[in-house]
Amino acid sequence: MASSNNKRTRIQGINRGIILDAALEVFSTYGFRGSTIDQIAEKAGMSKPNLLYYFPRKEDIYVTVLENTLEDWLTPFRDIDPDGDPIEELRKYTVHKMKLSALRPESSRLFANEILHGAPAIQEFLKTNLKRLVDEKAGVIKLWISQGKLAPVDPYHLIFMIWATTQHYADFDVQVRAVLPEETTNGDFFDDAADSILNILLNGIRPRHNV
Amino acid sequence: MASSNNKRTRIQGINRGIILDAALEVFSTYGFRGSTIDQIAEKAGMSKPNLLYYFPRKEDIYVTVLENTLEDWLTPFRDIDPDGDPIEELRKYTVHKMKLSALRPESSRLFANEILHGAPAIQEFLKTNLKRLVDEKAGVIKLWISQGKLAPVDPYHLIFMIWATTQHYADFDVQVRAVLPEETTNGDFFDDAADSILNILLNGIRPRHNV
DNA sequence: AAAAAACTTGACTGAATGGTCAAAATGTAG
DNA sequence: CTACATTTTGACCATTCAGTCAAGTTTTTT
Repeated sequence: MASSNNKRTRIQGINRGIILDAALEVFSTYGFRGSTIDQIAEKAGMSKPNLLYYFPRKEDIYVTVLENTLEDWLTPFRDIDPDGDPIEELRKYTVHKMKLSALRPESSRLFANEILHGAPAIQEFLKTNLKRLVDEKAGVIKLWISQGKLAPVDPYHLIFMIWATTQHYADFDVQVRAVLPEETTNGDFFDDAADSILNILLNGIRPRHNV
Repeated sequence: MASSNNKRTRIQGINRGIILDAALEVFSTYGFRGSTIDQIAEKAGMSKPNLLYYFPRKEDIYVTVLENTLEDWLTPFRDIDPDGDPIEELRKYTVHKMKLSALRPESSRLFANEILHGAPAIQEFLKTNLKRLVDEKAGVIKLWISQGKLAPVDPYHLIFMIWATTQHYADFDVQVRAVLPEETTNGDFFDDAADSILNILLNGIRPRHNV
C-alpha cells in the first residue's frame, strides 16, 4: 500500500499514511457520501475521534486522498516525450495507463466518481493545471501531425479516447468481467486488453500513405 | 422528459412518471446514497409520504429508474445489423451512442455510477442479459472479420472501446469542458467529437490491404 | 349524491452519522 | 525520573434522513 506523509512527528507521519490508505479504499468503493468515518477508522484500526484528530473533517481526508491520486494519474501523461517517436510514445502512454488501471483501480474509481458528480472538489484544478497540461500535449500531437508522423486527427479527442478506454477497464471492471468470456479474464487479461485496443488505436492514427 | 407508466390507475400512471423523472435527475447527480427522498419529492412537487405511497422504499425508485435507463442504452446496440455494411453499422452505432450522451447524460451517469460502485443492483442483469447480447454482437463482428470486411481486432475490446469513448462525453462532461478550448465546446460540439473519434476508430478497424 | 376506494400529508420515530469534549494513556525531552 | 506535549478514546450531542401512521381530501363507482 502506498503511503504519504509530510507533516510533523513520527507518529503523525505513520498514522496519516494509514488513514489515507484506508480512506482510498473506502471512498473509491462507496463514494464520498456513501462512506462513513467509522468505516475508515475501522479499516485504519483506530477510533473515530483519533482519526478526526489527524483530519478534523471528513472532507479533509477526501481532498487529501484525491490530491494524492491526481499525481499518479498525471505523471505518465507528463512523460509523453515530444522528441520521441509519436506512435511509440502514445503506445507507451497507453500501456502505462492500462497498467495503472490494473494496479490501482481504486485511484481511478475515486477520480471517476469525483468527476461524475461534477468535480466539486477539483473543478479549479481541472480548469487550470490539467487544462494547461492537456493544451501542451495537444500541441505536441499537432506538431507530430504537421510533420506527417501521425494521421490528421483531433488531438484533444485522441487524448480523451485514450483516457476513456484505459480507465474503462478500472472503472467499469465489474461490467467488463461480467461480459467477457470466462476464460479471458484471467492472468494477463490486462495485457491482452492493452494489445487489443492498441491494435485499433495505433492503426487509427498511423499516417495514411495509401488511398 | 421521458415518462414511464404501466400500473393501475390514471393518477398512478402520471405520478409514477413524475417521480421517476425527478429521481433520474437527482440520483444521476448525487448517486444513490447522496440523494434523499425529500429531494426527489420536492423536485416531483409532492410530499415525501406521498412519494413513498408509490414507491415504498428508496431502493424501489432507484431500481425502477435504472431498469428504464438500461433499455435506452441497449436499444441501439441491439440494432446493429449483421447484414449491413460493417463500417457503416459501427459508424451508425457510435453516432447513435454519442447522440444519447448529448441528449441524456443523466442516464449515462446513473448507469456509470451504478457500475462504478460494483453494480449492486444490476450485477445479475450484466451477467445474463447483457452478456448474452454482447456475445451475440461479438459473434457478428467475428464473422465480419472472417469475411475480410474488418481488420482482425478483438470484438469484445472493440465494443468496450466504443462504449468507453462515447460514454466518456456524458460521464466526464465536466472534465471534457474544463479541458477543451473554450470555442470548441459550443453548438455542434458533440457532432465534432463524434467525427473525431470515428476518424480514429474506423481507420483503426478498416480492413488493411496495404503492407 | 352517497359510499367506497384511492390519494395526500403533517407530525412523528428510530437509526445512522459527523463531529465534540474532557479525561486518560502514551511518548518524549531534559 | 519528572514534567510537558502528543496521542487516544468512551461517552455524548445535534442533525439528517428513511420510513410510519392516522387523519384528512379527492376521485371513482354505483
